[in-house]
Parts: sequence; structure tokens; C-alpha cells
Amino acid sequence: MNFYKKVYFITKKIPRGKVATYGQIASLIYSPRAARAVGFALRALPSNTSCPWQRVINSRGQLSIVNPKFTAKLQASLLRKEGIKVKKEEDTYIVDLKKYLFDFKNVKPPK
DNA sequence: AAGGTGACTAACA
DNA sequence: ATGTTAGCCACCT
Repeated sequence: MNFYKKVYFITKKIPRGKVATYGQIASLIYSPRAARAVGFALRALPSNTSCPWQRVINSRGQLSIVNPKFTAKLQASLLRKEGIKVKKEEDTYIVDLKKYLFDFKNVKPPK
């Protein structure tokens, strides 16, 4: 399984109403320092993907997405639709990680 | 083959 | 608390 597929595999495990960070996902696929690459992988998703890309945010709880296909605004609306409170800040959106961060402890990593 | 670029982070100042 | 820095890794020239 290549890197991208692993990222998507893990991302699909995030339940509705929860979020995960790039770093968390990187750790689960045995590359604890590949957070940037995770973002790179998600960026490559097609606009009609079934992968819940909106549930992946950065370690500070911000929607750091910068992608013409998937804007932070769209991401915020999708998350709210799932029941997550997204706070609008100056030029970014913020999610309370303490409340919504998903715990992967029972998730098996991909092969 | 080698250098540049991010949807990142943890560690410092 | 806030801003900067230097690693990092997969991709793309």
C-alpha cells in the first residue's frame, strides 16, 4: 500500500463528528514526521471524493487548508453539518480539539 | 539526480 | 502568549 492510500485509509476511519490532525495520521502510518506529506496527499483528492478530508486539521485545531477545490469555508460548513462547532477567527476557522479530537487507539494501521 | 515546494510540527526566543 | 526556525517527507520539476 503506498503512502497516499495509507493516508486515505486512515482518514476514512475518522468517525462523523470527530476530527484528527495531520500529525496523528502520519504517526499511524509509521511516519511520525510526515505531517506535511499527509497534507500533500489530501490535496491530491478529487473534488468528488468520498474520503472525509474535512475531518483532518492541523495540530492547533485550525482549518489550514489552502486548496481551490476545497476551501476552508466549505470545510467549516461540512464540519458543522456533522455537529462540530467551528469558530470563525480573524482569517481562519478553529475547532476545539479537546472536544472533538478522535482517539485512534483502537484503529489498526494499514498494511 | 538534485533542489524546491507545501492542507505540518515541535522546539525555541 | 506570539512569532520564528529548522526538520520532515512525498512529489514535481
